[in-house]
Amino acid sequence: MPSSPFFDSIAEAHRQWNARWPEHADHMATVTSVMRVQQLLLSRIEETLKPYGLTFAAYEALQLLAFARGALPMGKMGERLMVHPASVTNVVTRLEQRGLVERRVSPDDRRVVLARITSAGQTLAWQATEALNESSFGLADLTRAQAVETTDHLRDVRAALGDVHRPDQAGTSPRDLPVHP
Amino acid sequence: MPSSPFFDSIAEAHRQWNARWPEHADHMATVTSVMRVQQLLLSRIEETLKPYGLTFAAYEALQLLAFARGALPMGKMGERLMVHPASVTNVVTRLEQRGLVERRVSPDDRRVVLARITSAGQTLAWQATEALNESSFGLADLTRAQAVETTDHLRDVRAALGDVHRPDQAGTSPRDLPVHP
DNA sequence: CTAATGTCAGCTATACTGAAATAG
DNA sequence: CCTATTTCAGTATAGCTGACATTA
Repeated sequence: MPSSPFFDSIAEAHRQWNARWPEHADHMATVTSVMRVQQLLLSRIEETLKPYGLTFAAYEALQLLAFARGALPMGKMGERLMVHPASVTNVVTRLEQRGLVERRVSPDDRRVVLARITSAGQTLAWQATEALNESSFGLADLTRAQAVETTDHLRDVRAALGDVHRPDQAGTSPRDLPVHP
Repeated sequence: MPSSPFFDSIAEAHRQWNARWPEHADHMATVTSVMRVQQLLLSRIEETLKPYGLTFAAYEALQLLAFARGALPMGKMGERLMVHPASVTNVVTRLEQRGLVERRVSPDDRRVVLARITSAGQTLAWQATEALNESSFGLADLTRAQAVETTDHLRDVRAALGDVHRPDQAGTSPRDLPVHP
Protein backbone atom coordinates (compact mmCIF):
# COMPACT_ATOMS: atom_id res chain seq x y z
CA MET A 1 0.00 0.00 0.00
CA PRO A 2 1.33 3.39 -0.97
CA SER A 3 2.54 5.53 1.86
CA SER A 4 1.23 8.87 0.70
CA PRO A 5 -1.14 9.37 -2.19
CA PHE A 6 0.72 12.29 -3.69
CA PHE A 7 4.21 10.91 -3.43
CA ASP A 8 5.71 8.94 -6.27
CA SER A 9 8.63 7.10 -4.77
CA ILE A 10 9.96 6.19 -8.20
CA ALA A 11 10.01 9.81 -9.32
CA GLU A 12 11.79 10.60 -6.07
CA ALA A 13 14.38 7.89 -6.64
CA HIS A 14 14.91 9.16 -10.18
CA ARG A 15 15.57 12.66 -8.83
CA GLN A 16 18.11 11.42 -6.34
CA TRP A 17 19.84 9.27 -8.93
CA ASN A 18 19.88 12.09 -11.42
CA ALA A 19 21.68 14.32 -8.94
CA ARG A 20 24.50 11.82 -8.56
CA TRP A 21 24.63 9.58 -11.61
CA PRO A 22 22.74 11.41 -14.36
CA GLU A 23 23.96 9.01 -17.05
CA HIS A 24 22.25 6.11 -15.37
CA ALA A 25 19.13 7.56 -13.81
CA ASP A 26 16.80 6.73 -16.69
CA HIS A 27 17.70 3.07 -16.79
CA MET A 28 17.43 2.87 -13.03
CA ALA A 29 13.93 4.36 -13.18
CA THR A 30 12.86 1.86 -15.81
CA VAL A 31 14.05 -1.07 -13.76
CA THR A 32 12.47 0.25 -10.59
CA SER A 33 9.19 0.79 -12.43
CA VAL A 34 9.19 -2.77 -13.72
CA MET A 35 9.88 -4.13 -10.27
CA ARG A 36 7.14 -2.05 -8.69
CA VAL A 37 4.52 -2.91 -11.28
CA GLN A 38 5.38 -6.58 -11.04
CA GLN A 39 5.03 -6.45 -7.27
CA LEU A 40 1.64 -4.77 -7.42
CA LEU A 41 0.33 -7.02 -10.18
CA LEU A 42 1.52 -10.19 -8.50
CA SER A 43 -0.21 -9.14 -5.32
CA ARG A 44 -3.54 -8.60 -7.09
CA ILE A 45 -3.26 -11.77 -9.14
CA GLU A 46 -2.42 -13.99 -6.19
CA GLU A 47 -5.37 -12.49 -4.35
CA THR A 48 -7.59 -13.49 -7.26
CA LEU A 49 -6.09 -16.98 -7.38
CA LYS A 50 -6.26 -17.61 -3.65
CA PRO A 51 -9.81 -19.08 -3.71
CA TYR A 52 -8.53 -21.72 -6.10
CA GLY A 53 -5.53 -22.64 -3.97
CA LEU A 54 -3.12 -21.62 -6.69
CA THR A 55 -0.05 -19.44 -6.59
CA PHE A 56 0.77 -17.62 -9.79
CA ALA A 57 3.63 -20.03 -10.46
CA ALA A 58 1.27 -22.98 -10.02
CA TYR A 59 -1.31 -21.32 -12.24
CA GLU A 60 1.24 -20.74 -14.99
CA ALA A 61 2.29 -24.38 -14.93
CA LEU A 62 -1.32 -25.57 -14.92
CA GLN A 63 -2.33 -23.21 -17.71
CA LEU A 64 0.64 -24.29 -19.80
CA LEU A 65 -0.61 -27.87 -19.55
CA ALA A 66 -4.18 -26.75 -20.16
CA PHE A 67 -3.15 -25.22 -23.47
CA ALA A 68 -0.88 -28.10 -24.44
CA ARG A 69 -2.51 -30.82 -26.45
CA GLY A 70 -1.53 -34.02 -24.72
CA ALA A 71 1.42 -34.20 -22.39
CA LEU A 72 4.57 -32.12 -22.00
CA PRO A 73 8.03 -33.26 -20.90
CA MET A 74 9.12 -31.76 -17.61
CA GLY A 75 12.13 -30.19 -19.26
CA LYS A 76 9.98 -28.56 -21.89
CA MET A 77 7.85 -27.05 -19.16
CA GLY A 78 10.96 -25.60 -17.56
CA GLU A 79 11.97 -23.99 -20.84
CA ARG A 80 8.57 -22.47 -21.48
CA LEU A 81 8.13 -21.22 -17.95
CA MET A 82 11.79 -20.24 -17.69
CA VAL A 83 12.21 -21.95 -14.35
CA HIS A 84 14.79 -24.33 -12.97
CA PRO A 85 14.26 -28.07 -13.56
CA ALA A 86 14.05 -28.67 -9.82
CA SER A 87 11.32 -26.05 -9.62
CA VAL A 88 9.33 -27.90 -12.25
CA THR A 89 9.59 -31.08 -10.20
CA ASN A 90 8.45 -29.06 -7.22
CA VAL A 91 5.37 -27.45 -8.69
CA VAL A 92 4.26 -30.53 -10.65
CA THR A 93 4.54 -32.65 -7.52
CA ARG A 94 2.24 -30.30 -5.67
CA LEU A 95 -0.25 -30.20 -8.55
CA GLU A 96 -0.08 -33.98 -8.81
CA GLN A 97 -0.84 -34.41 -5.12
CA ARG A 98 -4.03 -32.45 -5.67
CA GLY A 99 -5.01 -34.60 -8.63
CA LEU A 100 -4.71 -31.72 -11.11
CA VAL A 101 -1.83 -33.24 -13.07
CA GLU A 102 -0.59 -36.71 -13.85
CA ARG A 103 2.93 -37.94 -14.47
CA ARG A 104 3.91 -40.73 -16.81
CA VAL A 105 7.16 -41.92 -18.29
CA SER A 106 7.57 -41.24 -21.96
CA PRO A 107 7.41 -44.44 -24.05
CA ASP A 108 9.77 -42.90 -26.60
CA ASP A 109 12.51 -41.89 -24.19
CA ARG A 110 12.29 -43.45 -20.80
CA ARG A 111 14.41 -40.72 -19.24
CA VAL A 112 11.66 -38.26 -19.99
CA VAL A 113 8.72 -37.68 -17.63
CA LEU A 114 5.57 -36.35 -19.23
CA ALA A 115 3.07 -34.21 -17.34
CA ARG A 116 -0.55 -34.14 -18.41
CA ILE A 117 -3.45 -32.18 -16.99
CA THR A 118 -6.39 -34.12 -15.57
CA SER A 119 -10.02 -33.24 -16.14
CA ALA A 120 -10.14 -31.85 -12.61
CA GLY A 121 -7.13 -29.76 -13.50
CA GLN A 122 -8.79 -28.53 -16.68
CA THR A 123 -11.86 -27.50 -14.71
CA LEU A 124 -9.81 -25.63 -12.12
CA ALA A 125 -7.63 -23.99 -14.77
CA TRP A 126 -10.73 -22.79 -16.58
CA GLN A 127 -12.26 -21.37 -13.41
CA ALA A 128 -9.06 -19.63 -12.37
CA THR A 129 -8.66 -18.19 -15.85
CA GLU A 130 -12.21 -16.91 -15.77
CA ALA A 131 -11.49 -15.15 -12.49
CA LEU A 132 -8.30 -13.61 -13.83
CA ASN A 133 -10.02 -12.49 -17.00
CA GLU A 134 -12.86 -10.97 -14.97
CA SER A 135 -10.31 -8.97 -13.00
CA SER A 136 -8.44 -8.02 -16.19
CA PHE A 137 -5.42 -9.53 -14.46
CA GLY A 138 -5.48 -6.63 -12.02
CA LEU A 139 -5.41 -4.04 -14.80
CA ALA A 140 -9.09 -3.19 -15.11
CA ASP A 141 -8.29 0.52 -14.85
CA LEU A 142 -6.03 0.33 -17.89
CA THR A 143 -7.58 0.78 -21.30
CA ARG A 144 -6.91 -1.82 -23.93
CA ALA A 145 -5.03 0.78 -25.94
CA GLN A 146 -2.79 1.50 -22.98
CA ALA A 147 -2.29 -2.19 -22.47
CA VAL A 148 -1.24 -2.67 -26.07
CA GLU A 149 1.13 0.29 -25.97
CA THR A 150 2.75 -0.94 -22.80
CA THR A 151 3.17 -4.42 -24.21
CA ASP A 152 4.79 -2.94 -27.29
CA HIS A 153 7.30 -0.97 -25.26
CA LEU A 154 8.04 -3.95 -23.08
CA ARG A 155 8.73 -5.90 -26.24
CA ASP A 156 11.57 -3.47 -26.91
CA VAL A 157 12.84 -4.13 -23.43
CA ARG A 158 12.57 -7.87 -23.91
CA ALA A 159 14.44 -7.51 -27.16
CA ALA A 160 17.20 -5.68 -25.33
CA LEU A 161 17.26 -8.59 -22.90
CA GLY A 162 17.49 -11.15 -25.65
CA ASP A 163 14.02 -12.55 -25.03
CA VAL A 164 12.66 -11.78 -28.47
CA HIS A 165 13.81 -10.60 -31.83
CA ARG A 166 12.41 -7.38 -33.10
CA PRO A 167 9.74 -7.97 -35.75
CA ASP A 168 11.79 -5.88 -38.19
CA GLN A 169 14.94 -7.95 -37.88
CA ALA A 170 14.12 -11.46 -38.92
CA GLY A 171 16.14 -14.42 -37.80
CA THR A 172 19.56 -12.92 -37.29
CA SER A 173 21.08 -14.15 -34.10
CA PRO A 174 21.00 -16.95 -31.60
CA ARG A 175 18.62 -17.43 -28.78
CA ASP A 176 19.68 -19.20 -25.66
CA LEU A 177 17.34 -19.67 -22.78
CA PRO A 178 18.64 -17.80 -19.76
CA VAL A 179 17.41 -20.34 -17.26
CA HIS A 180 20.62 -21.16 -15.43
CA PRO A 181 23.84 -19.57 -16.62
CA MET B 1 3.17 -20.07 -41.28
CA PRO B 2 6.73 -21.23 -40.85
CA SER B 3 7.47 -22.05 -37.25
CA SER B 4 10.37 -19.73 -36.64
CA PRO B 5 13.16 -20.93 -34.38
CA PHE B 6 12.96 -17.51 -32.69
CA PHE B 7 9.47 -17.56 -31.44
CA ASP B 8 8.11 -15.11 -28.95
CA SER B 9 6.34 -17.07 -26.26
CA ILE B 10 4.42 -13.98 -25.17
CA ALA B 11 3.14 -13.34 -28.66
CA GLU B 12 2.21 -17.01 -28.78
CA ALA B 13 0.30 -16.79 -25.51
CA HIS B 14 -1.46 -13.66 -26.74
CA ARG B 15 -2.53 -15.50 -29.88
CA GLN B 16 -3.94 -18.42 -27.89
CA TRP B 17 -5.73 -16.08 -25.50
CA ASN B 18 -7.14 -14.05 -28.35
CA ALA B 19 -8.68 -17.16 -29.87
CA ARG B 20 -10.60 -17.90 -26.68
CA TRP B 21 -11.01 -14.70 -24.68
CA PRO B 22 -10.43 -11.84 -27.12
CA GLU B 23 -11.70 -9.23 -24.65
CA HIS B 24 -8.94 -10.06 -22.21
CA ALA B 25 -5.96 -11.00 -24.34
CA ASP B 26 -4.36 -7.54 -24.35
CA HIS B 27 -4.33 -7.20 -20.60
CA MET B 28 -3.03 -10.74 -20.25
CA ALA B 29 -0.17 -9.94 -22.61
CA THR B 30 0.74 -6.82 -20.64
CA VAL B 31 0.88 -8.72 -17.39
CA THR B 32 2.87 -11.56 -18.90
CA SER B 33 5.31 -9.06 -20.39
CA VAL B 34 5.84 -7.37 -17.06
CA MET B 35 6.44 -10.70 -15.36
CA ARG B 36 8.91 -11.83 -18.00
CA VAL B 37 10.87 -8.58 -18.01
CA GLN B 38 11.01 -8.56 -14.24
CA GLN B 39 12.31 -12.11 -14.22
CA LEU B 40 15.04 -11.37 -16.75
CA LEU B 41 16.06 -8.11 -15.11
CA LEU B 42 16.16 -9.60 -11.64
CA SER B 43 18.36 -12.39 -12.90
CA ARG B 44 20.86 -9.96 -14.40
CA ILE B 45 20.82 -7.65 -11.42
CA GLU B 46 21.35 -10.39 -8.88
CA GLU B 47 24.24 -11.66 -10.96
CA THR B 48 25.79 -8.20 -10.77
CA LEU B 49 25.18 -7.98 -7.03
CA LYS B 50 26.47 -11.46 -6.22
CA PRO B 51 30.11 -10.36 -5.74
CA TYR B 52 28.91 -8.02 -3.02
CA GLY B 53 26.89 -10.65 -1.21
CA LEU B 54 23.67 -8.75 -1.74
CA THR B 55 20.30 -9.85 -3.03
CA PHE B 56 18.26 -7.20 -4.78
CA ALA B 57 16.00 -6.89 -1.76
CA ALA B 58 19.01 -6.40 0.51
CA TYR B 59 20.47 -3.86 -1.91
CA GLU B 60 17.24 -1.88 -1.99
CA ALA B 61 17.13 -1.71 1.79
CA LEU B 62 20.78 -0.72 2.00
CA GLN B 63 20.45 1.89 -0.72
CA LEU B 64 17.38 3.36 0.95
CA LEU B 65 19.45 3.88 4.08
CA ALA B 66 22.39 5.16 2.03
CA PHE B 67 20.21 7.92 0.61
CA ALA B 68 18.56 8.71 3.92
CA ARG B 69 20.20 11.39 5.98
CA GLY B 70 20.49 9.84 9.40
CA ALA B 71 18.34 6.97 10.51
CA LEU B 72 15.00 5.58 9.36
CA PRO B 73 12.30 3.87 11.42
CA MET B 74 11.77 0.24 10.49
CA GLY B 75 8.15 0.91 9.67
CA LYS B 76 9.09 3.73 7.34
CA MET B 77 11.46 1.39 5.52
CA GLY B 78 8.63 -1.08 5.07
CA GLU B 79 6.44 1.62 3.54
CA ARG B 80 9.09 2.84 1.14
CA LEU B 81 10.13 -0.63 0.08
CA MET B 82 6.55 -1.88 0.12
CA VAL B 83 7.43 -4.96 2.11
CA HIS B 84 5.92 -6.58 5.16
CA PRO B 85 7.15 -5.37 8.59
CA ALA B 86 8.43 -8.84 9.35
CA SER B 87 10.43 -8.77 6.13
CA VAL B 88 12.05 -5.51 7.21
CA THR B 89 13.10 -7.11 10.46
CA ASN B 90 14.46 -9.98 8.44
CA VAL B 91 16.59 -8.05 5.97
CA VAL B 92 17.82 -5.50 8.51
CA THR B 93 18.89 -8.30 10.84
CA ARG B 94 20.96 -9.85 8.09
CA LEU B 95 22.52 -6.52 7.16
CA GLU B 96 23.19 -5.79 10.83
CA GLN B 97 24.96 -9.13 11.29
CA ARG B 98 27.34 -8.11 8.53
CA GLY B 99 28.01 -4.74 10.13
CA LEU B 100 26.39 -2.80 7.29
CA VAL B 101 23.55 -1.38 9.34
CA GLU B 102 23.00 -0.47 12.98
CA ARG B 103 19.84 -0.54 15.04
CA ARG B 104 18.97 1.88 17.80
CA VAL B 105 15.82 2.71 19.68
CA SER B 106 14.32 6.07 18.88
CA PRO B 107 14.67 8.53 21.78
CA ASP B 108 11.44 10.25 20.74
CA ASP B 109 9.27 7.14 20.66
CA ARG B 110 10.76 4.15 22.32
CA ARG B 111 8.52 1.77 20.41
CA VAL B 112 10.31 2.78 17.22
CA VAL B 113 13.52 1.12 16.07
CA LEU B 114 15.75 3.23 13.86
CA ALA B 115 18.08 1.72 11.29
CA ARG B 116 21.19 3.57 10.19
CA ILE B 117 23.79 2.63 7.65
CA THR B 118 27.37 2.21 8.84
CA SER B 119 30.42 3.50 6.99
CA ALA B 120 31.14 -0.06 5.88
CA GLY B 121 27.58 -0.18 4.59
CA GLN B 122 28.01 3.12 2.76
CA THR B 123 31.15 1.80 1.09
CA LEU B 124 29.47 -1.42 0.01
CA ALA B 125 26.36 0.40 -1.18
CA TRP B 126 28.49 2.73 -3.27
CA GLN B 127 30.42 -0.15 -4.82
CA ALA B 128 27.28 -2.13 -5.60
CA THR B 129 25.65 0.95 -7.10
CA GLU B 130 28.69 1.54 -9.27
CA ALA B 131 28.44 -2.01 -10.55
CA LEU B 132 24.74 -1.67 -11.27
CA ASN B 133 25.24 1.66 -13.00
CA GLU B 134 28.05 0.19 -15.09
CA SER B 135 25.72 -2.58 -16.20
CA SER B 136 22.90 -0.08 -16.83
CA PHE B 137 20.88 -2.28 -14.47
CA GLY B 138 20.91 -4.97 -17.14
CA LEU B 139 19.48 -2.64 -19.77
CA ALA B 140 22.63 -1.56 -21.59
CA ASP B 141 21.06 -2.46 -24.91
CA LEU B 142 18.20 -0.06 -24.32
CA THR B 143 18.63 3.55 -25.37
CA ARG B 144 17.91 6.25 -22.84
CA ALA B 145 14.99 7.38 -24.96
CA GLN B 146 13.52 3.90 -24.89
CA ALA B 147 14.09 3.75 -21.16
CA VAL B 148 12.27 7.04 -20.64
CA GLU B 149 9.36 5.99 -22.85
CA THR B 150 9.00 2.70 -21.05
CA THR B 151 9.07 4.40 -17.67
CA ASP B 152 6.39 6.81 -18.85
CA HIS B 153 4.10 4.00 -19.95
CA LEU B 154 4.71 2.09 -16.77
CA ARG B 155 3.70 5.21 -14.89
CA ASP B 156 0.28 4.88 -16.50
CA VAL B 157 0.18 1.29 -15.35
CA ARG B 158 1.21 2.28 -11.85
CA ALA B 159 -1.49 4.92 -11.86
CA ALA B 160 -4.02 2.26 -12.79
CA LEU B 161 -2.74 0.25 -9.86
CA GLY B 162 -3.05 3.15 -7.46
CA ASP B 163 0.71 3.59 -7.03
CA VAL B 164 0.73 7.17 -8.29
CA HIS B 165 -2.03 9.68 -8.69
CA ARG B 166 -1.11 12.33 -11.21
CA PRO B 167 0.81 10.94 -14.16
CA ASP B 168 1.09 14.36 -15.81
CA GLN B 169 3.56 15.81 -13.37
CA ALA B 170 6.77 17.13 -14.88
CA GLY B 171 10.31 16.60 -13.75
CA THR B 172 10.14 12.84 -13.43
CA SER B 173 11.14 12.07 -16.97
CA PRO B 174 13.53 14.42 -18.69
CA ARG B 175 12.06 14.78 -22.15
CA ASP B 176 14.72 17.30 -23.15
CA LEU B 177 17.31 14.61 -23.69
CA PRO B 178 18.65 13.64 -27.09
CA VAL B 179 16.20 11.23 -28.63
CA HIS B 180 18.63 8.86 -30.22
CA PRO B 181 22.41 8.62 -29.95
C1' DC C 1 32.20 -44.51 -22.61
C1' DT C 2 29.62 -39.73 -22.37
C1' DA C 3 25.54 -36.99 -22.30
C1' DA C 4 20.85 -36.04 -21.08
C1' DT C 5 16.79 -36.18 -17.95
C1' DG C 6 14.62 -35.92 -13.86
C1' DT C 7 14.50 -36.42 -8.79
C1' DC C 8 16.14 -35.71 -4.31
C1' DA C 9 18.24 -33.61 -0.07
C1' DG C 10 19.71 -29.50 1.58
C1' DC C 11 20.35 -24.59 1.67
C1' DT C 12 18.93 -19.62 1.46
C1' DA C 13 15.64 -16.12 1.01
C1' DT C 14 11.03 -14.10 0.67
C1' DA C 15 6.42 -13.40 2.51
C1' DC C 16 2.90 -14.04 5.28
C1' DT C 17 0.12 -15.13 9.86
C1' DG C 18 -0.73 -14.79 14.64
C1' DA C 19 1.02 -14.04 19.09
C1' DA C 20 3.77 -11.48 22.15
C1' DA C 21 6.41 -7.56 24.24
C1' DT C 22 6.96 -2.88 24.78
C1' DA C 23 5.62 1.77 24.71
C1' DG C 24 2.56 5.67 23.77
C1' DC D 1 -8.08 0.21 28.07
C1' DC D 2 -6.68 0.72 23.56
C1' DT D 3 -3.48 1.46 19.83
C1' DA D 4 1.08 1.49 17.54
C1' DT D 5 5.59 -0.56 16.61
C1' DT D 6 8.47 -4.22 16.28
C1' DT D 7 9.87 -8.86 17.03
C1' DC D 8 9.37 -13.79 17.00
C1' DA D 9 7.77 -18.52 15.90
C1' DG D 10 5.89 -21.12 12.47
C1' DT D 11 4.46 -22.15 7.68
C1' DA D 12 4.64 -22.10 2.68
C1' DT D 13 6.96 -21.18 -1.37
C1' DA D 14 10.73 -20.10 -4.75
C1' DG D 15 15.04 -20.90 -6.49
C1' DC D 16 19.24 -22.82 -6.49
C1' DT D 17 23.25 -26.48 -5.92
C1' DG D 18 25.24 -30.90 -5.96
C1' DA D 19 24.65 -35.68 -5.98
C1' DC D 20 22.37 -39.44 -7.85
C1' DA D 21 19.90 -43.05 -10.70
C1' DT D 22 18.23 -44.04 -15.04
C1' DT D 23 18.47 -44.20 -19.82
C1' DA D 24 19.93 -42.82 -24.51
